[in-house]
Amino acid sequence: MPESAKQREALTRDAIVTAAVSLADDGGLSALSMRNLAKQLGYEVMSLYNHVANKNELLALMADEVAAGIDEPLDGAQPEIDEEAMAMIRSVAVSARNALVTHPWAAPLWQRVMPGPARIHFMEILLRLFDQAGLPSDVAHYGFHAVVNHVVGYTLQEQEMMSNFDESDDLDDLARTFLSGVDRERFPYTVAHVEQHLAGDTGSSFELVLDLILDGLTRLDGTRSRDPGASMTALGHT
Amino acid sequence: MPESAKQREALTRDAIVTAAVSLADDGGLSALSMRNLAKQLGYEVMSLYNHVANKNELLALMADEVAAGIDEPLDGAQPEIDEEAMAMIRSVAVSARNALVTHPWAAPLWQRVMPGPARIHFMEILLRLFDQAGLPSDVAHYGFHAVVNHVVGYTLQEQEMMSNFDESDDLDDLARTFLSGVDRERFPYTVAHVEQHLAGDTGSSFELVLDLILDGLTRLDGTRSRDPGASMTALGHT
DNA sequence: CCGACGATGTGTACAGTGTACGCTTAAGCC
DNA sequence: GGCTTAAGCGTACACTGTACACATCGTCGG
Repeated sequence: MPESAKQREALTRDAIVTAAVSLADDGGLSALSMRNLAKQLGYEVMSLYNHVANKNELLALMADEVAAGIDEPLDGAQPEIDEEAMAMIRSVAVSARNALVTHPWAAPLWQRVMPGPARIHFMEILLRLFDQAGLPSDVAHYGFHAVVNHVVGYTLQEQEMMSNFDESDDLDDLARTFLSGVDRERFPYTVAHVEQHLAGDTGSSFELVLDLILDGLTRLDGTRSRDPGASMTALGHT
Repeated sequence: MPESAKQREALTRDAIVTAAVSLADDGGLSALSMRNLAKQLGYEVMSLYNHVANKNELLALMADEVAAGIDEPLDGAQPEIDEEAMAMIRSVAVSARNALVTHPWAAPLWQRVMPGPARIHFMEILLRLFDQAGLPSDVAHYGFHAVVNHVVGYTLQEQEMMSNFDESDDLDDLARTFLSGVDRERFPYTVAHVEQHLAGDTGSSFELVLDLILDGLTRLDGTRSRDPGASMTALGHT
């Protein structure tokens, strides 16, 4: 076999991951099958398994590849005041969000596979910033969860809507399809809500809610609520 | 064939959905195949397709079944003050969270399938409450998103961790496995964070973050803000 | 030089998935 | 009886991940 004539690249772990990412970028995760991937690379299916244990490991590597694309806030910078730390947290969150938006298939993966080195690095940066922001450690702990959850969850909801729903690639068409099936008499608020989306005057609620969370966290610093069960006190009365 | 002798129930849409739910409750979504489901019901695979268009429709029906399990806050009750409305929002959110916890497979579905009648009903209730809480309409709009996203996203992250990760069914074992692969020198904060989880002193951060969000929303209402909280402008938010 | 060896590529095969298609059987109605 | 319509079912197809055996290679010790 004159395989030397073939101009295919060497089959390495990195080449496989890169091809898988680009294959998922257009076509979504469902377009990524091992056979498909092998064909794209010019090899046969089982050759992939010499460099990747199984598809799950490949998916984990892909997720970490996305995590590696998150920008860090000025590498060695030490925030001097708490507000600076919070601002850096914000920028990291926005950057992570951007990474997930660029690769719509990544958000589902993010919560399904074990974090790789790049994502652990990202966690470390965020956790350190929370510590440097001067928050009490328990607030920092679930503040981290709140921010990460918002970044992943918000993007997930947004993207899965667009990509996984039936045939339409357009979000507006989708919303209209949804509206046409809803009883406008019985569900006026729902109809109004979706129409607000269609009107487009609800831009990036992502950053608004992010600020809401961050703002709430800094506020909890001073007036820390103690009993987690009866947290209605956090709503302001009593 | 003496199929009359078989004591199987009539094959109806509801029976199929119910069986599918219980099949997914133990064993997870991966245990739900059409063949499996048919066997459970005592029928053959293709018979299911007389009552359900395809597996996707079945999944949508299952998701809506879960949505139907969300409690409403005292059916006809009209909140008289804004704080009451917020409290009702909170209770609906907690109830929705409980429904998702009871059926761990539901959270992933929730964002993947079109909302059915029960979930639309749930959306309507929540949106009406946001309106009754006296929030400005834009705040109500993304407040709704913030709450729903938190409920689904938080549960999703929690559940997918437990169910989809490798072999261990125990979350502690999982965390320990994770820790053993992390460089404690390079990632001290990450290690500390996970160990906080292992120590178990981070109980239900779900409700804490929920209150954080709800509290932030009421504070954003200009008419009732009593605090010149300048932290948001300090964060550089335009 | 030569045989052994380990890494890599590949062909075949298997169990599993969703579901299209056509046949059979039963129920209701004229 | 004859017809229509719905429901159950058997077979078949395309597709998935991957286990396993085998072929081909470059390298190294003798």
